[in-house]
Amino acid sequence: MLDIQLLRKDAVLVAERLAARGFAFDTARFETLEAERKTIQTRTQEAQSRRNTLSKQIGMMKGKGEDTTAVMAEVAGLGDEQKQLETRLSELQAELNDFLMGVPNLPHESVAVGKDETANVEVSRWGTPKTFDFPVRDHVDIGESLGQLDFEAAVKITGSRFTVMKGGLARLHRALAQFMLDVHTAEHGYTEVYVPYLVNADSMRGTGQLPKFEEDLFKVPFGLEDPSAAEQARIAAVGVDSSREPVRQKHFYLIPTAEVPVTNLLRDEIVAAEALPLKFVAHTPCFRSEAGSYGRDTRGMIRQHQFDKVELVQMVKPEDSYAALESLTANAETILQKLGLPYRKMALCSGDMGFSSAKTYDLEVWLPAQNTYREISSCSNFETFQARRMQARFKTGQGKPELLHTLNGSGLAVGRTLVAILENYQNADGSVTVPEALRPWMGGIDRLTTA
RNA sequence: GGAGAGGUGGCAGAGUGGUCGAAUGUACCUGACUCGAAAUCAGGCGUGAGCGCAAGUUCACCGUGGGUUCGAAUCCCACCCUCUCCGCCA
Repeated sequence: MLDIQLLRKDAVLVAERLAARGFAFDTARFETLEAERKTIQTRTQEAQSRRNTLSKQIGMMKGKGEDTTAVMAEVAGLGDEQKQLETRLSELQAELNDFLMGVPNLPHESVAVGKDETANVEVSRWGTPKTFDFPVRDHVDIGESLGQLDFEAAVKITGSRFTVMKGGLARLHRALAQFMLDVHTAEHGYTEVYVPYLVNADSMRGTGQLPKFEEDLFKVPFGLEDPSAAEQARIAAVGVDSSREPVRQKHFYLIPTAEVPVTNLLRDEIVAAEALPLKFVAHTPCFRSEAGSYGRDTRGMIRQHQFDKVELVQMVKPEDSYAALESLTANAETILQKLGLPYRKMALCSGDMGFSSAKTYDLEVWLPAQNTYREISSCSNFETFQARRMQARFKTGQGKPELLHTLNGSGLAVGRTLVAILENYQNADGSVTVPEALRPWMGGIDRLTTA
């Protein structure tokens, strides 16, 4: 969420900066809402103040045993108008809030202006793609002919965009996650955390997945299965009870990334300034509906409804966040380097960045079978955008609480890393060499074979 | 799933319809005393929002959401969460 003070001060400037990322900010609507909010809020508070004063006066008079009927008659007449004002004010505030919740973050000044991924800027490249003296196969062919990757089984059990892995490949998948966790905790100073995979709507709002991107999420109902039936039964038994709100269906959401539960650790918290930076790493499955990506990456493990990821999250002081973005990205790069996987680092342009991000680097790994680089990590600085939604703050001494900055990045997507290893380390005989760095986590196995 | 207890400021803990945003203790900050520290004494010390150049001032917040009332931390309803016991269970 953007700073409403900034919008009040200069909505036109904000609109311009948002235009750079292809978002049309409705300045007129904002100003209309804001103007009405201002007058209604002032009038509401005046009415409340009047009522409070008179009510206190009644209290005082009763304490002295005086007659209060005159004052009570006066205050009784105030109720209706005040009620209306309060109702209107909360409507307006809800409207303004909904409006603001749908506005994306402002791009950082260092972000190139552009419409889509074609305007992204290559920052650096690491490693040289291997040349193969045999026909290169993709990870699906390699995995299936090893007998260790089974999409048909996954389709039977669940459906498309799921995977079954077996044997050495399943172990490689586990080894990758363990390896990443160990590197980030032992060498990069992150604290490992284990978190829920189902979260509530407040958490999703905190990191920005809600309210705009609900269709990308898996929503899991629980509790009352049929609230309308339950409500009808209640009304039949008790009659309409105005003091009770209707029964509502409850639900959780499956996390699309560990960013959600981990970043929300700081929701509604005020930490001491000395506690920053906080650096967390978590290995979790991620669940994405992939609505709207029908027909894209349908083959293989690139785009799945369920995949594992090791996620890096940092909470830092505002002045440190851009340095933190560089180091967090470097932490993710370390994994690729240790695994000997060629990659390039892209600075996303304004139009290609995610909703909540002020600046994003994508790491793209070389995939020989696709003869191209594919995203394997995305590292972003959200500045105060998430912190403001979450009320995640820090405080120096007796000072005022201040919003902190949040960052996160994949370190790395485990499934895609597995794909990259299969394709980059494939051999002519159909086997796959296990990268040197991974062998301690593979019990010393140096090669995946059919045997 | 059954029975019971409870959710108040960083923590502890009063408050059961009225000058209560909330006693008191403790922690913390500032000052005094001290060579310095401890102890002691004095003052300060929640969050969000509005208006205002500012000083300041107004509103909201006692698990959450409704309701009753001129007035709710306090009464009523629902929900959430925590704890104890029983049952079941990965």
